[in-house]
Amino acid sequence: MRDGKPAPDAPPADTPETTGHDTAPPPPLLLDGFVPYRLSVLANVISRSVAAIYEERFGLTIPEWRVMAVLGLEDGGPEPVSANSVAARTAMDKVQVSRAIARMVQAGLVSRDTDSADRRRSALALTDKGLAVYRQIVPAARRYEQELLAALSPEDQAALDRLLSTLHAAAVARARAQGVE
Amino acid sequence: MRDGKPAPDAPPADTPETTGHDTAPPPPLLLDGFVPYRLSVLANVISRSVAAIYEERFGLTIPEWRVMAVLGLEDGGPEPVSANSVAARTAMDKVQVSRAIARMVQAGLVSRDTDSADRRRSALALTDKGLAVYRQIVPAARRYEQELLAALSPEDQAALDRLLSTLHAAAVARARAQGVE
DNA sequence: CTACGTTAGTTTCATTTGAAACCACTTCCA
DNA sequence: TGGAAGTGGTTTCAAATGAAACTAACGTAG
Repeated sequence: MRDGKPAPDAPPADTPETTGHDTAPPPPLLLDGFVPYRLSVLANVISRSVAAIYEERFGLTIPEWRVMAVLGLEDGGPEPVSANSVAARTAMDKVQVSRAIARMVQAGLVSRDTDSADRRRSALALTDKGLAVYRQIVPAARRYEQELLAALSPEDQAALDRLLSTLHAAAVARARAQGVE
Repeated sequence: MRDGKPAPDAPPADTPETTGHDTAPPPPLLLDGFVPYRLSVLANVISRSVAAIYEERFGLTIPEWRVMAVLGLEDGGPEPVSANSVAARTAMDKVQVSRAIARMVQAGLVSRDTDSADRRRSALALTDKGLAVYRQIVPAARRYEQELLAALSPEDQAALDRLLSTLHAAAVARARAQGVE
């Protein structure tokens, strides 16, 4: 149940740190009821499962899978895909992307040419081998997701969708305000 | 949006990897609609914010904060707290816990004695200094959580609570079945 | 056309992380 | 007693990560 939200502004008793000598102990905090902790644990469990699938069945890490997801999506489009645009679509920074791509090029899953229009940029694409992996991994990913979501009613699945979006927006806004880039 | 959820059981066309030579391209996957990805990104954004608070205001990392949360909770109880029991309550492994405790002992926040009943075990507790930090950090943590949850209606907060629990149970069950310990 | 500021991407280096090896102690059982 | 075998916790070593430095190419202002 957790404490039933007592109006947005917290009661004064909940913020004792204003007076350094006030020894009133704050109500202790149960980690298991703390949303950031729960989210972190949940995301970790799921990431491990997903990572295990990608790793053992396709030899890919999660960053690599993300790169693949973007390249597979863009496949056939006329616009050459740069590492930067991959980074923008994956919430990874350019170093992570660079490393993931390097491994995938090495493994023959991704082709990298210099974009002729701008020679700083690389033009990335899945190779045939990469595409073959992509065509297997996408259904595997969907299947895992479905297995997980099967624990939820359709309404709850919709609710989850909404909540994730709302929370993400709120968290990003809060982080910005806080100066965490 | 997203592909309009086509009944819990996926259509056969969605699992083509059974025939290696089937070249029918699977529908591409939008990372932004993929729950494991979204959860991971969300948890990361929040973790960064929380970590920034703990770090700049209290000089603590997240593992350290978790240790503190457990010790603060147990404070005054007659049972001496061992590193192992901390690990059990924090979803961290014993190495992480060991390192977090080492830093906190170093910083004078935690006292560590050998449990006289079992000299392998350590008896951990917050020092006065640690307790003082605890009493400030708990309200700060609560406040952050409240700011985040303020983006949700009370009903949505309740829904979130439920969904996190259900998903966690499902993910853990699935991971076990998969052999990811 | 040349010089400065910017962007794309990689590399380097220090730190963090994880797995396995490792001590110290306890427990089980002959 | 006196070993195995097991548990609590730390350490070691290798691999992953992140931040900042760096190279190369572009755009633009003189």
